[in-house]
Amino acid sequence: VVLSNNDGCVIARSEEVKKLGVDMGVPVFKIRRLIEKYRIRVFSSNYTLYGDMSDRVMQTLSRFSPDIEVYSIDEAFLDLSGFKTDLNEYAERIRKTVRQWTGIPVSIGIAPTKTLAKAANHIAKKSKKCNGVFQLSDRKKIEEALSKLSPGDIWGIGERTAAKLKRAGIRTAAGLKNADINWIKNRFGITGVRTVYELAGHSCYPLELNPDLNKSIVVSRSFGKSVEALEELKQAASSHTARAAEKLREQGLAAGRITVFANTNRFKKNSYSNCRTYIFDTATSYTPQMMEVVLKMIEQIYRKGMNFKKCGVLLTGLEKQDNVQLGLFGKRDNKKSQRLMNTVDFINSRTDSPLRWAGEGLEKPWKIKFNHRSKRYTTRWEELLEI
DNA sequence: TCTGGGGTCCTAGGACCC
DNA sequence: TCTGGGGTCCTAGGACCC
Repeated sequence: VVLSNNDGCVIARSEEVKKLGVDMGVPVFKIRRLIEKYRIRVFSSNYTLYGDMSDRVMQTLSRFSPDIEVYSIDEAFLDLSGFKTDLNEYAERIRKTVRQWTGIPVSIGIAPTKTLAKAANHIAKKSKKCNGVFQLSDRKKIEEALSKLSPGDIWGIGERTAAKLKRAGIRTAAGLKNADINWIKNRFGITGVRTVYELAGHSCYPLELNPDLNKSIVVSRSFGKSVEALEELKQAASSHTARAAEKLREQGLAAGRITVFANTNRFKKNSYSNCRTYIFDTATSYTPQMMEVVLKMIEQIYRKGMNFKKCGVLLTGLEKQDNVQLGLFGKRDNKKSQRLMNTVDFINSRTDSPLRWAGEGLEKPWKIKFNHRSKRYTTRWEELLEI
């Protein structure tokens, strides 16, 4: 199994572990006995490694179609419409190449819409005889495949919607596809209608070749050890602010609003959580300016004697730094602060990111826990694979 | 004792405009 | 006692995704 941040919950499982009845998302302390009994191997998350391997897979995929949308760290949509070749054969070639170049096994679903392609991939992944590739080519095949899937297997149908559908007597994905569209509109809104159209082969979600800019940026972490002192909570919030501002500048953005939030253990009785938002006169990406308001807000959120478990920072009202509307009364020398941030970011682009903000503190007793991390084989010289 | 993090879209309702 | 019609923008909360 692979664990979430702080070695908290199970977020990925091998087939063997699934068979032992380990559910997705269970806290690891609840399966300690199973882990010991069956000697389950446990790994912390290793996002550096996953991100790098993901890049390699995506680069490989992009050689097979000029139109590729990287949808998430482990999924991509490729536009194969207009390809004259046998698509099944082509997909098998893609699969083989990715495997050979990166060592990563992938499965591929082919269909006229994204939702159907995801369903096809679902089948390709589950069924042994598919060999990792499955195509939903014609109506008959689609109807047949969907009749074997439950609504909850479909992209866009979550737990709540699946339960509502069940209560209404819709038990298969085919049933969903054939449902009355007005009824769907009334009960599930426009998103429901889109899913049903997609299942019927009418594309509602085109390939996003030029992904939009982020609309929000969040940096939040649970603490490795609970935090009681205001000073430590301030340090954590400062750290998250610095990281959020960095992400902001990486994309050339500035934020109009900043929200900071903190909470105690939400699984305990009388848990406490609170947030504050500050609206900047002029959108900014200047770390010191953000930290200044975050620290004030943290003081308002803080309650003496409480054990804080998590805090975070949310940036919204994002716009391109170059397009920011300046205020009539702004005093800050924007050019100067931007130059300063550029310099800081440049120095920190080294892998050891040597510069830190004083407000982040040095000790960081609340720092995140990773007790079972595998090596960052592909991004750190010291952690290269040894043979 | 121990329970993750980062996103998007849609909708209703409030506040405002003429 | 009686109180219009048409519109926009913003936000919180719900639902979903990985």
